[in-house]
Formats: sequence, structure tokens, C-alpha cells
Amino acid sequence: MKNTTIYDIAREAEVSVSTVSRVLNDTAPVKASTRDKIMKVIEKHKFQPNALARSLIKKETGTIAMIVPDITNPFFPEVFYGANQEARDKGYTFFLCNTSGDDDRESEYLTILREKRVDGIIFIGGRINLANCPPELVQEVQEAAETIPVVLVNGNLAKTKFHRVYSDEAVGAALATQHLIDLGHRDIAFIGGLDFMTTTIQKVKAVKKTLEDQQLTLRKEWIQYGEFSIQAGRDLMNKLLDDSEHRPTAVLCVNDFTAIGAIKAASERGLHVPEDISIVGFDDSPLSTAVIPELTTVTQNTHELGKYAVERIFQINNGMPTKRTTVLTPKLIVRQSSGPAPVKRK
Amino acid sequence: MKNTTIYDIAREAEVSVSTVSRVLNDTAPVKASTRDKIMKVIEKHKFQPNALARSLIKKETGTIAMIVPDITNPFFPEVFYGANQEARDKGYTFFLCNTSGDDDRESEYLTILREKRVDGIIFIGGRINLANCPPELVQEVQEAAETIPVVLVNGNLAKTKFHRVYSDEAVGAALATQHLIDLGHRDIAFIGGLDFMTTTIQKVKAVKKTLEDQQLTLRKEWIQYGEFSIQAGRDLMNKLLDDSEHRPTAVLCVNDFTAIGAIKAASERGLHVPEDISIVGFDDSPLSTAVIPELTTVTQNTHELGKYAVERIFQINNGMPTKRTTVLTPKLIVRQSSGPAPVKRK
DNA sequence: TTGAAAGCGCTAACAT
DNA sequence: ATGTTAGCGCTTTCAA
Repeated sequence: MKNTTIYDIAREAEVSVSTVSRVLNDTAPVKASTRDKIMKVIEKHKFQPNALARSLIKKETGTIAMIVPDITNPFFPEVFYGANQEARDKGYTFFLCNTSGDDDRESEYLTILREKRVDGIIFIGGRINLANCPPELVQEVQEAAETIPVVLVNGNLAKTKFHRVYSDEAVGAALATQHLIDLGHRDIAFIGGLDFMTTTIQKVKAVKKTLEDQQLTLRKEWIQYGEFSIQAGRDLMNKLLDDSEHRPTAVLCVNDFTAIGAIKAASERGLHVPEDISIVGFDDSPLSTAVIPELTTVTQNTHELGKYAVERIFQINNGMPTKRTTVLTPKLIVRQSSGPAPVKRK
Repeated sequence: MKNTTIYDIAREAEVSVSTVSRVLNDTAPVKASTRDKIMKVIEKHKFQPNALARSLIKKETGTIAMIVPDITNPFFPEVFYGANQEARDKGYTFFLCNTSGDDDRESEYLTILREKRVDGIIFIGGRINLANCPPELVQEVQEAAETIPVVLVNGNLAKTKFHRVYSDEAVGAALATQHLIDLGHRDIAFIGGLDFMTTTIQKVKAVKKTLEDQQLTLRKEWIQYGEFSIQAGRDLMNKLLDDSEHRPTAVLCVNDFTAIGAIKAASERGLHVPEDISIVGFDDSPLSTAVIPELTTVTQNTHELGKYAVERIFQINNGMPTKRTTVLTPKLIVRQSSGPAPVKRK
């Protein structure tokens, strides 16, 4: 079933293709009568101009891609949502590339997206959160960035100067820590997150610093690294609670998933949150209001993250001035999972 | 910065473009020595063939689109995940189009996707869940389907014969109802979901039938329609509980979100789930294991839904035989939010 | 095994 | 205001 082309329209309307193109793009004045005639034919055939042909010439596709590690983690759909919202205003459509946290897939997608000549790539998670990203992986991204605007969201690649949009996770972690200190907690632990990812490292560092600034310490045994999942949170929390000699009165978690796992572990042992132990999450994902008790957490302005990333790409593609870095400040959201430190019993 | 083309490669390798094309696509034998020479030049320039030009000729883009109402609702990322997984195997990349449940956006995307000549469209949610979908909206989809394979996931359009993949929600609802009956419940309510959406209607109907088959009834006041959100679930549950004369001992919810809202409302009133009241969700989204108590719910085989949809598109595009309809059977997942009916107190 | 050339469907000078 | 024509970067006959 042959697609109708601009030529078919031109022939039937008895004009040249350029005239049809003109009415299609409104790129030059066309006499009202001929415009009408052309429009009639277009509508009759429900003609849809071939965007591929157009993109081939104009060297722009109206397409942006977002590379994410795991769309199933509610943090990413939120960022996507914000990005998509902005993209629509700017006339972009979105490729969503889920890598399942696999480096090779990231590389694959990078290649495909370049071949498809996307107008921009938003990179979030994966290699840009590695404390030590292998140079080959860095280079791949750099090569892509030579021809396509790339913006890194909530991550970075060492010794490079990519466009970045991120929320200052260190500030967020400090905020959460201070919140607990203010509630009278002195025995604070940190759980979750792989120890080779910057998201984890930055937070631990900030927690430690905030504590030390006030003559408190983060005990080594109270830093429990692991995955970012609910299950991991539960497991790590259990490890913490196993040591009945030394029990923290409050636990900071790398994200909301692990925080929820932590709450579950605590409840399963008959501990009440926050009466017996306070738990703080990170991300303010929709989950945080779904659990009981609702999670005290740190919001990352997820929608803005996506929004600014798209805006940046738009600016670059249109030769508008841009700054290379946009930093968003996280905010603490106090809900029900944190409370005053329990009074010591002995 | 000009992109290098196949011509540049040809010139530098001292061969014709057709030969370069041959090694690129492995479409005809090329002498090993010249192939090597060409590969060298390709790698030297990190040449990326322009997929647009190729697609223009081959009339296939290697791109599928998924139109979803709300990527922020964890049900959809799960379906996407399954689809994306399968898509990768088949060499497709994914457009993700978030409509925020807006008909106009759906229409917009339909147009854009046709212009972009995607190889298939997966439609989920939105108009295909309307009990009375306006004919114009139906027609739009039909027109798209004339040139592009369209598959409807968990929905339908009246008087049409689209390709469909869906899980039988009526069976799921019946399963959940029977589960409650078996636990001794006789006073069962249903909450959540807009009353003009098929997801809601089908479930209510199935609940009613299951009940009536066993001489039980679904009281009219115990059907509470509303949104699909946590907040809606909470509000509707509160309405139910406000009538202290007649209180159900079990509540079926249109999805996990509303179920969680219901649990919250119950807890806020000091009711224990499931001791005082049983609550059952629908979807088995990641949320269902995140809450306390973990949700008894109905799994919709989300990944399969996506997987089969992509598979179908692939089959259609490759002239393989396909059936028009794939039905998946939901399964009941019993967790902690449902239990034996409380003993009557008076 | 390789090359020449036509064409995919459109836009954008350049003419008229 | 409208038409002619040369590409955009690739694949694919058809010849050699």
C-alpha cells in the first residue's frame, strides 16, 4: 500500500511540489485559493508528510533520547515526566532507552541514537554515577557529544565538561542528617547503595561531615552498603539490628526504596517507627506517601531535573546562550517516619 | 561540523559508495582486502551511517512507539519494561509518549508517529479504556492502523478488530472476590476507578456476578467510583467507613494505588488490616510489596503484556502469521492485607 | 567483485 | 506567487 507523497498531492492539486511544501510548512505566502485547493487534496488523502525525508534535509529530527538504568524505579519516570512535559512544548518526541544498568546496552544505545540523529541525549544513572568510570566508557559519551548535545542528569564523568543538571545530593544528605540531630539523635546509621556509585559516596561523605562538625561520629559498622532495592534495605537494616549491643536510633537511607525496606525490617522485629527508631529516605518518590508511616525524605525536584535537561538541549540546538551546569537544591520533607530520639532506657 | 558520509568513506578508501554500503550491511560479498581497507577508514572517522537516509529507502525505521496515559503510575513502566526487553531482541528502539490522559495529546502523538513512520504503535490506557469512546477518536486510531501496525494493550475500541493483548480483568476480579468469600466475608465493597472506564466497569461487573452466583449481593452504596490515585482510595474508603451502620468487612480496589489509600484510611481510623477489614488491590505493582501490610492483589503479567505486544508488531511487519488477540490470565497473589472475616460482635 | 546511476520524499535556492 | 531543480545520505538494480 503505497504512501502518498508530496508529488501525488502536487499532481492532483495541479501545482508544483514546492507550493505544496510551502503550504505544509507555511514558509512563504501562497495565494488563498491555491492553498485551499491544496489543503483539500491533502485532507482527502489524509496525507502525512514523511518526517524522515524532512529530517534528512533539515538535519534535525525533533527527537530527544533519555537513557535510564531502570524505568521501573519510580525516580526515573518522574524525571521522564518532567522532561516529556517540557519536550512537548518544544516540539520534541522522546526515545526512552532502558539499559537495565548494563554498560554494554548503554553503549549500544549511544550508537543507535547517533545513527538516528537524535537532537539530544539525556543521560541519567549508569556509568555517570560510577566513582571510577572506565575511560573507554567516558570516551564513548564524549564522542557522542561531539555531534549531539548530551546532558548528564544527577551524575558526572571525571575530567570532562559536559552539560549537567543535578540536584546537590550532599546538601540533601546534610539536611536530613541535621534534621535527625535536631531531633536529639546521636546514634545515626546509613544504609543502602553500592559503594562504588557516586550517589552513595556523596551522601555518606555529607552525613559524616555533618555529624563530625558537631562532634558526632558515623560508626564504621553503621555504614551498610548494598543495592538500592526494598529487599536490600530490609537486609541491611536487619544486619544493623542484629547487633543488639549497639543500635542506632535513626537511620538514613540512600533512597526511598531502601528506606521502605528498613521500615519493614524494623516492624518485623516489633519496633515502631518513629517511636523506637527514625528512618529517613531520599528522592521523595510517590512511594514515600504510600507507606505507613509516610516517609520523611529529601526531594530531588525530579520534574525540574527533566525539564531543565530538555531546556538545555533546546538552547544548545538553537544557538542560545547556556550555562554548563544547573544545580538544584534538594529540600527536606518531614513526614511521619522521623521523630524525637527515644529516651535511653538504661 | 559536517557529518562524514558514505561518500567520504568511499573516496578515502578509493572504492565506490556501493561497496561501502555492502560492507556496512553485509549485503553482498566483498573482497577481504578491500573490506579491510574500508573498515579502516570507517573506524578512523568513527563513521555512523545516517539511519534517516536508510529508513527513507527501506521503509522501516526500527522504531516502535508506546502511548501511555501516565508513566508515573508504576503499572506502565512495568509494561514498558517488558516491551523494551523484547524490542531490544528484535532490534527496535522505543518512543515513549506520555499523554497525561489527554485525548488531544493522544491525537497529536498519533499524527507525529505516523509522520515519523514508526514500525508500530502500542496503545495502552486512554481512549481505549473508555466505555463510550467518541467515534472520531476511534477513527483516528483506525486511520493510523491503515499504515502502521497498532496493538491495543488492556483495552479495546468498539466495533473494530484491532490487534489486542490483554489480561482478563474480569477473571482477576472474580478471583479476588472468591478469595474473600472463601475467607468468610459476606459484606464486600468495591472502590475506586472512574465509572466510564472499562477497567472499572468490567471489574465491578465481575465482582457482582461472583457474589450473586453465591446468593450474595453488592450493595449499591458499597460501590464507590472515583480516580485511580492513592488519595482517591483514601477518600472513598473514608466515605465507606463513615456509614457506621453498614460496614463492609472486605474491600476490593480497582488498583493498587487505591488499595493503599484504603489501607491508610482504615489505619487512620484505628482499624487493623486485615484483622478488622480485608483489602485487596489489583495490578501487583511494585508498590504492593512496599506497603505494610503487603497487599493481596491480582497480577496482570505486566511484562508479558509488553512483550507480546512487541512480538505481535514484529510478526506483522515480517509477514508472519499472527492471531489478533492474546489473552493473559491474571493470578491472585495472596499476601497480608486479606484475612478471615472478623466475627460479628453483636 | 565492483561501479554507475536512479531514486526514497522532502526542502530550499534560484528562476520566472 | 509559483515552478524547476539540485541535493540530503543512503540502498539497490543493472552493468561491467
